[in-house]
Amino acid sequence: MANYKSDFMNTLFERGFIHQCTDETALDQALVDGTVTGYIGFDCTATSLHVGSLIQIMMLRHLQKAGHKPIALLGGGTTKVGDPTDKDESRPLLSDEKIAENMAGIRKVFDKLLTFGNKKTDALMVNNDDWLSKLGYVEFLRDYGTHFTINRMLTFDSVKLRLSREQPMTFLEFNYMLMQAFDYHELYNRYGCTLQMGGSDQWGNIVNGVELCRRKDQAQVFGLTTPLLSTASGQKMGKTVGGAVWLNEDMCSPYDYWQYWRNCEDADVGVFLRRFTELPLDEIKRLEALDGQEINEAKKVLANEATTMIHGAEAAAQAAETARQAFEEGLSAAGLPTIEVPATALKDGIWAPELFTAAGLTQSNGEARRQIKGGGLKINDAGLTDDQRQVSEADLNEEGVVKLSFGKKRHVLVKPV
RNA sequence: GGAGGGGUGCCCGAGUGGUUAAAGGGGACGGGCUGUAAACCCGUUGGCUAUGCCUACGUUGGUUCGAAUCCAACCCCCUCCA
Repeated sequence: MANYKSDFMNTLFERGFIHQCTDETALDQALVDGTVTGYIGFDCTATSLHVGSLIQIMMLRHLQKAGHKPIALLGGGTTKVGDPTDKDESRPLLSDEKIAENMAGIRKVFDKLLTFGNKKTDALMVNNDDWLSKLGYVEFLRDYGTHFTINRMLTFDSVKLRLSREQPMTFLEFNYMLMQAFDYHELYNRYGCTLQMGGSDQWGNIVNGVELCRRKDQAQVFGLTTPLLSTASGQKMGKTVGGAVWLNEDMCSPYDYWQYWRNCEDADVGVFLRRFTELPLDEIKRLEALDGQEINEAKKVLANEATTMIHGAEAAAQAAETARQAFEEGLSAAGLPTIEVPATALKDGIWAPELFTAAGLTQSNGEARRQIKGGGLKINDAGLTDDQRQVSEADLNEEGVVKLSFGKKRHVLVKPV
């Protein structure tokens, strides 16, 4: 079924972005006939998006590259309600200030990956709070509530799941799907938007919007979802030693970001290269065919490409070099995170667990002591066995720093000042 | 408003007066094996330089030498009835 007429659909197909689509033949034709405006919604629950959203952003990017118009919809309004999809419990409601702050942080990523402006295929960024907060309750119910039946709403997975687990779902959350449907209708009318994309968990919400546009506007609009992202061994994507893999630099350093991709599972390399880089498919096929230890080369390419896209070529090269020194030469590479301690304190000696905790490697002195027992901590690459160990000036290496390691992958340099 | 069930550590879930910082599982982290992979095996998983002290089983009080466990009030959730 790979014979699409449009570049966009072919790209999505070849790179593994398509899970479900409402009417792919008609959508394909629309993409051939002219410029299509498509959108994806993003919740504003944190000050940055993380790699879980990257697949969606990539789709907008491909859309733009194929000569169409992408809209990034920030859910300033819907975030006030909270998407109940896939969650066991309601999320605490965020304040308006917090949402505004989150939106400001999220914008940064889009600036890097899409071209904004006023030309035909320039990207737009909109906030659904602009129209959702203006809705009048009774009016909304009369104009839109009539198009949704409870019977049908109850059949959606997000609702069924909650009910079957006997978890409460508030009326507020129950309305989320109406609001998302309304977004689509609104974007259709404002910008002629005829395509909504999203993760597979958004299918129900997207279909609702498609339906609403059909009923309210007598328009055929489309929906397309991507497969759920998980690693080959079934883990949810987007976790690293430091926590979630954020896209904003201040929440996840380029080095950590690079490391995330470098550490992916063998079986995922091809999939990730296709989805998160823009390398030619031939090159990807060559890379993913590498065997055994050689696949590490492919992982490095993946890490370089992915990091370049978000943080720039220079930061990517630096991260690669830091990693090379740290792992392949075992040096205390200068690019590693560094903390400063007063030289006088170091002169007196600092209790090792305290130093590891101060460096942020361990959460508490107790954890540090446990890790020492388990052989997880190192000072200057030498295993630490004595939890009474004092770190002093004598531990400074040739570069005048002390290298602390937690496990094999997390290192921090301590520098006296 | 009435009747019944329930709120335990990151999550699920046992425990129903003392040996319970709380079984078991999941997750997470560390070690081993490797290739900075997966799978597998082992260990750790409240804080405190610590034979002890502090904090913790919805909240607040009470009974008791002693409570997550008993009592009272309150808060929240679920189911059924009105």
